[in-house]
Amino acid sequence: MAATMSADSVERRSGVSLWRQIADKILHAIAMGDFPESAALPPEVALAERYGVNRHTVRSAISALVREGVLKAEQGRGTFVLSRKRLSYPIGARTRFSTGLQGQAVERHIVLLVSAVEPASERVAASLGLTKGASVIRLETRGEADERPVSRAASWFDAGRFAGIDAAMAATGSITASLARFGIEDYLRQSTVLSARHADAADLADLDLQPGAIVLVTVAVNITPDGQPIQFSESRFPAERVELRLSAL
Amino acid sequence: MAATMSADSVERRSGVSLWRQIADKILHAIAMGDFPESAALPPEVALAERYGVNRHTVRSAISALVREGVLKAEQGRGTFVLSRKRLSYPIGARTRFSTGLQGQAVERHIVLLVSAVEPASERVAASLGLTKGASVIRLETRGEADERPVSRAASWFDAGRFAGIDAAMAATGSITASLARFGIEDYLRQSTVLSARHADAADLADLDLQPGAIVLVTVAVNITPDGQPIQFSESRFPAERVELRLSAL
DNA sequence: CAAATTTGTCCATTGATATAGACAACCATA
DNA sequence: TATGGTTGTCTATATCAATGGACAAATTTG
Repeated sequence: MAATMSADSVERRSGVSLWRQIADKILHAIAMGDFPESAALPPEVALAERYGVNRHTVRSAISALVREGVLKAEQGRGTFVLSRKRLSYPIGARTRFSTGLQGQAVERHIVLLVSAVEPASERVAASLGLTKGASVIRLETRGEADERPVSRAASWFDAGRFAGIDAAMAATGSITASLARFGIEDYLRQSTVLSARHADAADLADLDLQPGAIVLVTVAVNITPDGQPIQFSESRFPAERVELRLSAL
Repeated sequence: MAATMSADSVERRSGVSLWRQIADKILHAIAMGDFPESAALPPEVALAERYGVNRHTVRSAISALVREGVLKAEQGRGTFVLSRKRLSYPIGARTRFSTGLQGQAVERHIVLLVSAVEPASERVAASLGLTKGASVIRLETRGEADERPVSRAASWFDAGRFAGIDAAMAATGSITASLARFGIEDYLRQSTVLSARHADAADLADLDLQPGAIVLVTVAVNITPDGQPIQFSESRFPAERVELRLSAL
């Protein structure tokens, strides 16, 4: 269907430069398996013909992907695919980080980047069943798989009920384990809202992206089995490295 | 949280032009409710300052959104928000088009654009439990809400079992109703895989988008309650007009 | 070694993007 | 009606994006 859907055409005067569009298409083709793993890409002239642009434009796209660590160019030999296909990140009633990526990545972990206590915004308060301005703990984390960032999340917890969860998170490296210390044996995904946008400056730094990249954004609430909201979170995923698989519970 | 997350900065030499980035930000701000519904946007000079660019650059972004029908500019008065917030499209075990948008849009329907009988690709065959090359029916549809396209989907069905479903679809304007004619009283969403990318030429035409827009892409399989796969589909949603809400699965 | 293939670099030209400033046109209101 | 605020238009300039062509440098193949 990749064949039936994606016309190998390109939009001019679109506000998105041709080299960025072609970089997108190459990434997509790699993810779809059109360009065999760790083999050579078609030569630049062939790609230029395929996409209907000048060879120099293809070179701009390739050099962006080389900077990004996806491709490696060798003079006289060709250009080679380094990175693997997109990770498929599962989302469902029991969404957790590490369990979902089993078998897709050798190494995976969460890093706690920032923790802070702050007054709840209206949105956070409403989701957690608190009053606006109530004290909440914000944890900012980055998920990594095989040394590459695959998610960046901010999570909010009731500071009264979960005082010290930042330390627990730092110690365990796991939200699930941290919640267990507060007697939360199980929790469920109540709601998830999903959108996509261009990466902003923060995304570029947090997820090690090239400008112009696209991020998937999820806003979610986790609850205990008896319905108490315990966690509100906003996560960002680089669309070029991650797809979301909506799993049945 | 919109406040804590999105730095109002902008990326230069990114492959995405500044006016396109700012158009994205304005759309996002409208969706987040930062700019009150059907009220005036901040004046151009204020927006230029806010995003750190020239007034003319803001004007380019605004004129793109005016062409798109999101904004209306009136000389001497201001620039006004026309379109409502993003639709929230539900996805879950019982994903259907019309039921999910109740209350959000006054008018909603599906239009059948193309129907064809063709040999199954490997991907379609695997999903439907057929052999590659088996005869399948492809239906291409557009979902519309309040006169605006909100989805574009291609669906494949076993041509043997569902011969004539194209006519049923044309007559009823509903996948659910069409399947009912073949004795399918109920069906479930087995799997959904979600990704995002820049709109290509086909997306621009199908969904009435401006170049540079982002589309959410879902690939899904529907099954009968007893586990038979009946429908394979790929859908595209304009990220600026639609968000996906993952309902209880 | 010679030829073919492929990536790397340079020059020149064109059009799109972004900035800067000035002023006209239009609207609301004091 | 006069003033201030806002969008619309124009000119000019600098930089980025894209094309076209030519050739160098490195590798593989015959």
